[in-house]
Amino acid sequence: MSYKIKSRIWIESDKHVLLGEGRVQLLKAIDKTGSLSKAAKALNISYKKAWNLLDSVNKSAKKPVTINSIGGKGGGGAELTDYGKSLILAFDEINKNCWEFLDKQLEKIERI
Amino acid sequence: MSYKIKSRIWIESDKHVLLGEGRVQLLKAIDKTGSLSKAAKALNISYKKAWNLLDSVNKSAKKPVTINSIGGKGGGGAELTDYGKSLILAFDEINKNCWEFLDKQLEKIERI
DNA sequence: TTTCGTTATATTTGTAAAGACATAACGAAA
DNA sequence: TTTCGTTATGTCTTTACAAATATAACGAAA
Repeated sequence: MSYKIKSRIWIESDKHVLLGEGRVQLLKAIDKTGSLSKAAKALNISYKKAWNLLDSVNKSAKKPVTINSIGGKGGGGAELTDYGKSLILAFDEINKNCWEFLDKQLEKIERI
Repeated sequence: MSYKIKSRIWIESDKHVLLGEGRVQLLKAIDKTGSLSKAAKALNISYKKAWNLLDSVNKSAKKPVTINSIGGKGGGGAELTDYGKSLILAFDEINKNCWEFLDKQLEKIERI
């Protein structure tokens, strides 16, 4: 049969997107590199796009997801808060569970 | 807390989208009205957009989802095959189950 | 064989999102 | 107080996608 069920999940807060796959990817890259600009380069997106995404995340979240610092010798940087780290862990787990759930549902299509 | 988990699911066949929410909505409107042009009007989308969607659906599906007829007194029309009707029923059920599943997962976010 | 409301298809136009580019602001360390 | 690599922000350009417009093809019934 070879039909496949695909899905996208995201978390909203007050009608605004808090987390989706792209945002989680960005947060992981920030965690790995220690800065927003390096994360943008790693993901091959413009700094501006990355900044807009991160700004949107922090504006939608109930608590700060990253701590951003400007200036200083190295120029500053960005790092995830414990809250941010917990969020991406939870998102990943839910996403994985969703895939498994949908895989099981596929047989309903295959029976047709 | 008021975070919400949202989702979009779709069925692919060989890398092409077969069914998503918009396509299911269109197929339902065809079933109700008996024609593609009437369905497009009901959904307030252009006939061309509707035709492209339906064409894509029928090209991706293993068996015809609609039977389209040109010409004749009334001008022809379109109607769902039994296969098409079964597909949208299955899609709706899976989608509903997915929502319920994700609602349960939400507590993992709220615990943070 | 004319009429009619469809399906089918091409072409042009408009618009919103993405991308490119430029630059100001910052502040710890040297 | 100068330097440096960041964060922060504005503006212009491009591009992809949606929308609008136009028209051909069809064929059963009158």
